[in-house]
Amino acid sequence: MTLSAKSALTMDANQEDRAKAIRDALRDAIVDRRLAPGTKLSEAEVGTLFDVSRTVVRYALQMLAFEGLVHSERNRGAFVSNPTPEDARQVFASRRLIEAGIVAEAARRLTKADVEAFRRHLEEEDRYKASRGPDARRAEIKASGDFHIMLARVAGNAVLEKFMDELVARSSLVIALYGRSGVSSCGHDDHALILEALQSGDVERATEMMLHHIGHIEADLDLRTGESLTLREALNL
Amino acid sequence: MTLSAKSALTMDANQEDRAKAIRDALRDAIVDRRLAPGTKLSEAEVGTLFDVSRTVVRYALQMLAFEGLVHSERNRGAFVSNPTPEDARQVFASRRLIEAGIVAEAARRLTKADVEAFRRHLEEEDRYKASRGPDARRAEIKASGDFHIMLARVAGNAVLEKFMDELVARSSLVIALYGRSGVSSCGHDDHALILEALQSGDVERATEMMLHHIGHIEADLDLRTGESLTLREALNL
DNA sequence: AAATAGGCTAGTGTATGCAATCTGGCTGCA
DNA sequence: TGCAGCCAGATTGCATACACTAGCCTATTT
Repeated sequence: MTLSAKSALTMDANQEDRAKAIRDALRDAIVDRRLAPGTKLSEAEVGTLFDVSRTVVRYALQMLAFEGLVHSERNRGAFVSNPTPEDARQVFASRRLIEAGIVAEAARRLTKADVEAFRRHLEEEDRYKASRGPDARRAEIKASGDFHIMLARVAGNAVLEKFMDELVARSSLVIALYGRSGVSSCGHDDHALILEALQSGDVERATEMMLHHIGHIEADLDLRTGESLTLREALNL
Repeated sequence: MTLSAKSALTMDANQEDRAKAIRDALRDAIVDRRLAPGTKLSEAEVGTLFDVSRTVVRYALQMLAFEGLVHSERNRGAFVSNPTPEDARQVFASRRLIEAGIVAEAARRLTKADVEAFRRHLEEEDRYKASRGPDARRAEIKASGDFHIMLARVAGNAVLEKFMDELVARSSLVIALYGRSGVSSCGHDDHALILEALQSGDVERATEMMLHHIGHIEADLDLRTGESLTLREALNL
């Protein structure tokens, strides 16, 4: 995949803080899998595409490096992260822990308005799932992650919300690398089941559903550790 | 507290990546409470102190902003964060969740070498606790946080370790702002009790101890939400 | 022919200059 | 006296210029 693949992206109108705009555009491209793991993000090239100087690009890349979406090597440049299977396991282990806590708190705080928002979101997810074509796939991936981020927001803890932003984005990278069946694994209508349990106030069941759901996603990954593992690390990360 | 208070800091020898060295120096100063919440971190001033250009300083400040230790306002500059009581609660709620998971995993992985390292660390903590003077207080604060970071490292999950780095640092800020009795709250020898439970392989008890410990720290805070709350927010954050 | 040394080029790291923005005080007017 | 508007100094945001490093290509030597 070449870098120009993201030229389709329009920078958000928000004229102020262009670094953030570029970061968001790049993150979307990475999460949407328009930028493959390992792709080099040249400062000059990105700068040209967005019509800003390297200074601003470097800021954006540093932010992405913090989120773990980009790997930065001194004097060599920045690359879309290429997580190892071990990284993948750690990301999902973290999600099990944190999302269990989020579900518990979200169950306590869930309002009718939240439920309504979730319903609309699930409908949107279903629409994308029913559609064909790469654009629908990308939208489905994004919407699927957004469900988890919405849940984090409902839980009302900004710290955990930030952590989840990072974990969801990194999960998408991991799935891009190691996923077998693509995104449809996030199907099973797990999200609907979680919402249902949350609505009924059954925290225990909601938690269990969430852990199952994460298990489903992880089960779809092919994380066998062949000798290609170290090779992959050596080559790119 | 004036910014020059950190001039006592020596930048780490590591010539490469000076931005990281500056970040670490500033973080230590913030966590040690040599830099009070709200202190302005002027790019030019920091640059002069460390003998680098503003470019490098900006990178360091951006990193600290990501960790939540610094609050950056467009066209106004960077300030040491001034967490609200609500921020404080969220930090501790996150710690309860994440450290419970860390304890469980650490219990499974704890080696004899780890235990030995913990013992040495506890002795060090005790030495600082017994000593007088502001330097010993600072060392005690840092060592107290390091215990939790060591634990995260033993758990072997790099993601959670990074989260804990951030949470421990932010906790120190919170304690600086809202702590009643200073650091000694982290006394109670809670750490020793946690280690003991871990050694005996009693995960449940270790988890309980950890939650109690975090409860102790949080109980020492004065988080009453007077009208000063919004005032504080308005003034500084 | 293979291996190594040396320079060449592309690209990153850092410093600096300029424009834009904010702060604080001053002046003029009501 | 109080307030609004404006000007000056200071500080940040961004772009550009220069310095340095890594990786590649070539040429020379064994």
